[in-house]
Amino acid sequence: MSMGPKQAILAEFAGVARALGHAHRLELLEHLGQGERGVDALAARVGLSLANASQHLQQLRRAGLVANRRDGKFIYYRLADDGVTDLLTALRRQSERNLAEVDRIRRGYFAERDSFEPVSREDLLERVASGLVTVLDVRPSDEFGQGHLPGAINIPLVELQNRLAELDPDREVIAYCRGAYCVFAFEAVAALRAQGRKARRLVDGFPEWKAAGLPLATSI
Amino acid sequence: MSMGPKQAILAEFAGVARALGHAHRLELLEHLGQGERGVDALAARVGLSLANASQHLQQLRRAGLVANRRDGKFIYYRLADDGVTDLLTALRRQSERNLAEVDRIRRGYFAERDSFEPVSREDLLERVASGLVTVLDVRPSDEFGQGHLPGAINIPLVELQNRLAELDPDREVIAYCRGAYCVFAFEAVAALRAQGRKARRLVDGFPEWKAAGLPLATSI
DNA sequence: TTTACAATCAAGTAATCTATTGATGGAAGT
DNA sequence: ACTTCCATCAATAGATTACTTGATTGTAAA
Repeated sequence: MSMGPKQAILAEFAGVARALGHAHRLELLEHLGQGERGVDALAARVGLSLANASQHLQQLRRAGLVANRRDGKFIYYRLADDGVTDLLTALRRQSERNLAEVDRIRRGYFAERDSFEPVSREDLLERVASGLVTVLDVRPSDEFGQGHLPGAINIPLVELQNRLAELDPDREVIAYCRGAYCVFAFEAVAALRAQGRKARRLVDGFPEWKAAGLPLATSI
Repeated sequence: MSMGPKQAILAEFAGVARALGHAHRLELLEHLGQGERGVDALAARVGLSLANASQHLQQLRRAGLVANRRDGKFIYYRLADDGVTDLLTALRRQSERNLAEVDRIRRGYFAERDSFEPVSREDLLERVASGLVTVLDVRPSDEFGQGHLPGAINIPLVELQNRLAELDPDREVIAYCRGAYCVFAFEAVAALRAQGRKARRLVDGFPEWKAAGLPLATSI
């Protein structure tokens, strides 16, 4: 079948879209949005066999969505650029708009944990500037170390109960984690409210913040 | 395999991405970006059998990307909302960034036809306001009738040679058509330059203009 | 060189997707 | 009621994709 120029270009676009067309690959991309990762670590986090994860990652690489480098025995993958996060955000926006299914799932699992409105990135910047809030990163420490919001303190969710003393009880907490559907931030807000603290959730997570070109901090 | 909430949501997103993962469906969406169309008309334009086009359209509908309505014997499809165009634009951006292949194809077919920079939407608005340019829509008349840029005149590409008299020779022409990869605008600019006219091309096309929320005109 | 380990490759099976064909449903006109 | 036409549905064969298993490559350390 001979294709015209437009068909050939559209076929390329379709290839990129198909690379996004699998839940495992989207989850891999979400993790890569936090920073560079080895294949083994990714496979473990997403719950895939090593070979399977490797093949999914190569599919993403062929589509130009991720890049990799070798360091000794290990091969580290990363997002090709911030535009990938933008594309993922656009996909999420459109999907949410039209799929009642997404809403149903969200309500089922997240209802009652989110009675207050999430905080936008702009709101967060304002509140930080006015010094009224504590920004709390509840991701695992290694992800925090690779990059986080400026001024954020890191208490991984599992340690939150034991480290409440580190949070000033008079300041509202704004929690964030990996992205709009990362459960950690929901759980953290619920836990803090159960302690009588004021707590809200950033509307999305670290990758979106980074892609928006807002300032970052690292601690490695 | 039992899935957590995040996996279920990601599976929905992946479904939307997969709906974009076929060149024929992307081409259908491009045509729908011009306005409402019947199944038969779409099938003819994209070069698909009726049954095949119908099934692709239903896949797009299941993904929430298009909607349809019945009018007598005919069923008309349309984009679900302007967000779809935004998602397509995001897909195009990311794909272009990373796929050298796209560039290679573009150069092969479009080189030498595009020696001057295309005009951005903002530039076009400024130039129209200053009254210095003629905006030329080279799409077929029915597409023009369903919506076009304000002040644009419509001369379908095939009629351009015979209707040159309608264009003021002292004003620069800015041509546009269906989108960034629609050949009509390239061809029109080439034809006009061959006549010694000043002509440039809008950077993308009608759907992107509409999705950007810029003013529109209709003539039906 | 040998060993160990990270990651990829290769092959096979099961599942899914595409396009064609012919049949069915739904609406308008005769 | 009958016919016509638009569109969808149903069934099929062929192609593509996903995941597993076991072998292979590349690098570092013993």
